[in-house]
Amino acid sequence: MLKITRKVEYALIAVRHLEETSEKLVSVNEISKLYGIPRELLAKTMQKLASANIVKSVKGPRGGYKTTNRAANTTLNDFFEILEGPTAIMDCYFESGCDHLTNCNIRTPINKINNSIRNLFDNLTLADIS
Amino acid sequence: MLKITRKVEYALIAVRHLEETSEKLVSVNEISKLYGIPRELLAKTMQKLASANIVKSVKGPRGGYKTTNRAANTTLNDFFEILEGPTAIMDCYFESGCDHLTNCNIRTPINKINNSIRNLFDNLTLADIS
DNA sequence: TTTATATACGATGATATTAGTCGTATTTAA
DNA sequence: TTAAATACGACTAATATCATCGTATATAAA
Repeated sequence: MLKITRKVEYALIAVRHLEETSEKLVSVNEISKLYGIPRELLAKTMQKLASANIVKSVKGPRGGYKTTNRAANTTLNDFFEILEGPTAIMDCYFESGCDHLTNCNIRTPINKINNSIRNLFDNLTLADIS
Repeated sequence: MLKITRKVEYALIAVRHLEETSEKLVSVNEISKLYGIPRELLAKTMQKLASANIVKSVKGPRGGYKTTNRAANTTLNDFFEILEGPTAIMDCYFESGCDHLTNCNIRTPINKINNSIRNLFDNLTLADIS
């Protein structure tokens, strides 16, 4: 419960590695070997980060990824959302149709918990947790 | 990602219902019908809350559950832990042996995120989110 | 110009977690 | 004595996550 996914884990590892190696391009292959991460999964993860401009990709031999200057200031909320979509402790927070309950008495609690988490992750950047 | 489980959802519903009905005993059967919750699953959930003294159980006909005076002051951390065990965004936070990575560069970030969430849920009681 | 290396992306299969059910025992009010 | 309720463990089903595969595209270097 309340776990992050491997995709997020791998993304964190990769971004931190890229931050450490600064301007140098690093390939998915290299990162996956170094940290023991499945290559294809990391590849797709990096592609999401690339399309969100957290990292920049360069194709071809000697290609790879490096972080953009947006990376460090990215909030955890944005980071999570890029990789996994909107974050909420329950799906009903975003979906309109609640098929399960005829009679819901936890809307307020759920909203309060969600807002607290959202507020927390909106105020934490990748730089903050490094 | 970062979802709560049905067990926690059902427990929240039940505890809130019991708080509303105050001192009266309410059976699992009644709650499960009222909110459309699987009876057996709710039953097991209530048993966990009972053994943690969040609710008090009374067996036999006309029996059921009511909240104890501890209920309202229970933190979300405790509530979650009673139902699902220790809460952390990654298993490695509790397990010693990290089989996956030969080379971990996210221990600090993971710890910071965990501590933030723990701090959040330690300072939110069931009463706070009502 | 060819080849090898790298990203890009969708489809599919495997695994793990969560959700739900079932059976049986025990308690107790009526 | 019976029926209604909790208690609890074992089992099955459903879902979500994790991982792999295949193919396309770009490009540096030989």
